[in-house]
Amino acid sequence: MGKKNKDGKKGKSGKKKDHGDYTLADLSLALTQAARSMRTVLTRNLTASGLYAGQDGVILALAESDGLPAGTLAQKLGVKAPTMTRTIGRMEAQGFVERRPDAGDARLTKVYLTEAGRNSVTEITSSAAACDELATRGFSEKDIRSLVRLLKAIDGNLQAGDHSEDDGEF
Amino acid sequence: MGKKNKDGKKGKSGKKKDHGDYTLADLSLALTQAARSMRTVLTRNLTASGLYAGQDGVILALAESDGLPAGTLAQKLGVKAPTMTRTIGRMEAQGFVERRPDAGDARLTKVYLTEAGRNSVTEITSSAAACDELATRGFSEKDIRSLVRLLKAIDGNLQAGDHSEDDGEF
DNA sequence: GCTTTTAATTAAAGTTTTTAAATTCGGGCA
DNA sequence: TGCCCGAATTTAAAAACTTTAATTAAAAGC
Repeated sequence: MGKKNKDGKKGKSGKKKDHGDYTLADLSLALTQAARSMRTVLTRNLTASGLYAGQDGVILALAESDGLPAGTLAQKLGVKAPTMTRTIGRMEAQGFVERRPDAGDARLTKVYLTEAGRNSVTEITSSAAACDELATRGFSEKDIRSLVRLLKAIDGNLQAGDHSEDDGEF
Repeated sequence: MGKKNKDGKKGKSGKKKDHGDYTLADLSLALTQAARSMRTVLTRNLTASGLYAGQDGVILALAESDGLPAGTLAQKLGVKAPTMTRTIGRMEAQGFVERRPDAGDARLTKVYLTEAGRNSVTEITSSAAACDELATRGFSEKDIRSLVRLLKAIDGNLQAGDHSEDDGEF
């Protein structure tokens, strides 16, 4: 662990941040912390709508394309099927979504927004927007585009590596 | 990429900036997804060490400055005190850390790394490094520095806004 | 028609998180 | 000295999110 940082920053000199000093080693921590803070704020914003963080993604996905099967939702949101089942179950109990079997393929359970669900879209969008704006206070347009681009790239890299751990092609 | 626009957006009122690429609206989702993927991969990498994601931060914090009080750890990691208590409890049961009352102030419970805890530091560091490298595959140095800088800024913005929502002074 | 694969759910197990209440100790004040 | 308040931790209670493994139901294939 000697490779921490070239200049021991033990000297806790207040909140002085040497600018370009960040290294790769700071990434996972920074990402984790940022995401946690984001979730905390988003949760509080969403509480007013009666939603929990994590459910917003489902609503937004359905708002864009209603009637998705549970499996597709799980894949889109990056969670496993049972997780999605639980989430949908909770949201159904809360009255935001509704399950209906597919007419063509009875194995499929499609998920639809209810009236309440559709109404919540606006609130979610603005909650997320408020959160995003707070988070990016002082950012330039370029910063934001760059950030989102990099985050998506990270997600892609990680998911690719996640599936093909010992599958060394590509 | 721009999967968003097929039919004009919700026509919401307020600040709308339709940019070609990613917009602010993609941020919370992108951040959430990236963080989730990161945690998934990190969890798997860490499992070999017998740790769970979330515990790594405690170990690293102690590696940098052993014997921190529980409250300080909670603050550093961005969680509430009871959460830290549980985490520390689990980690103590797993043998990674040890609680010892402070000699001077008996109200303080200081947390120390055990031998096993110290040994795990290397593994954690390399797990995180592997994860970071996978995540940033194809990134330039500049990308990484920029990313970490922006993530830290986000965290700062969110925490600042979180505390001073209606209570603006320090 | 029987077998395999796909989709969703249920079961079982753990972690993380929060708020509110309870405990313990240190220090100030009468 | 003794009492009460404040700080730090822990306990308690409550929820949510995850995952893997096993189960059920139904479509597809042989």
